[in-house]
Amino acid sequence: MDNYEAGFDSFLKNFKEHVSRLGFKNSIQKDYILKILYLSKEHLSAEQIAHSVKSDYNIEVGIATVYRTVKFFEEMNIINSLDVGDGVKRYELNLSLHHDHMVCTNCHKIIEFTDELIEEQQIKVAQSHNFELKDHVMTIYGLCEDCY
Amino acid sequence: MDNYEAGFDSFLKNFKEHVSRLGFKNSIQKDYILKILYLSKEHLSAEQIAHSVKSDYNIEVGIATVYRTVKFFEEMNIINSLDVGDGVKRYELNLSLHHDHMVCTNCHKIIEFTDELIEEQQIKVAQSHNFELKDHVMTIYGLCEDCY
DNA sequence: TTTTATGCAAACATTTTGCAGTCAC
DNA sequence: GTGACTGCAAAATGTTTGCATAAAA
Repeated sequence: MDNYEAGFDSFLKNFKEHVSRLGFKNSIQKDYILKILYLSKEHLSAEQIAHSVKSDYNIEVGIATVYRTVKFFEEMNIINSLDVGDGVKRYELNLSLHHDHMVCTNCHKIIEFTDELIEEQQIKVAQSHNFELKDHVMTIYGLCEDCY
Repeated sequence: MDNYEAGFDSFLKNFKEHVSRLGFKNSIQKDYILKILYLSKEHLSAEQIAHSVKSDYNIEVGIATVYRTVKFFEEMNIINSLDVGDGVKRYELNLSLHHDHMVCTNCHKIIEFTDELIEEQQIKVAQSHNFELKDHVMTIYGLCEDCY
């Protein structure tokens, strides 16, 4: 087991305690959905999550459970959902610092980036409109270098 | 007729000529869908567009036609679609300068804004990743001053 | 035991498509 | 007249819900 996977184990342990403390119940399904999201660090749709849990760990998870679980995780504030514009929601863990996305309109690759200046400026813009910023999404559409 | 509506007439005339030149055909439906989007300057769903065309001009437009027409307009590059996160796409004319949105997570109000610094910085970020920027969407979520 | 979670299937909402008829050019 | 457009209804897609069963605490 490498460090990264070890990192997941302690993350999972903490999270499960948190779930218990709030009076919810843990389950294998939650564990593996979380693990897929943690290890893939990708932006996965509900369908992709269900498929990965099955193919990587041979655990069947109903699609309804995936939807209920990602909704639960969103309420727990540990994942974000992302809409690339194709009508399918994708989910990712929000462990890391906030980041934004560039989506290639040709190959649909997703590139993550962070930019301090943009982050700061967003805060200023929100303030100037008396708007209490809670979250934001910024997506740049275009062609990646491979598709250029 | 006020200036703004007069502005629409010349815009519509130009657009219809453009459509003809490209070998597509004009129709009352296209005209009125465009008019609703132009005059409302709002972010309307397909359903809302169909409803407005009917209530404002007493013209029936099938929902399928609305979807086909907004797709056509998107390909003509005169409208943008916007996803507020509720699974319903909304559309707006992109005549004006690019602008971004703040969405109130409580009352769902949409506030438009522009920020030069953010616009410029996006271009720089794209360049630094060898990404050819074509468009972008930035949405800030939070509470507006009324809901604060 | 009690309560929450799961899986299935049915329901739902939005969007897309096939087709026959209509309209623009 | 030809080809694109429309409206309808059916289909497809993505997501949610009801209910009986299973599992967690």
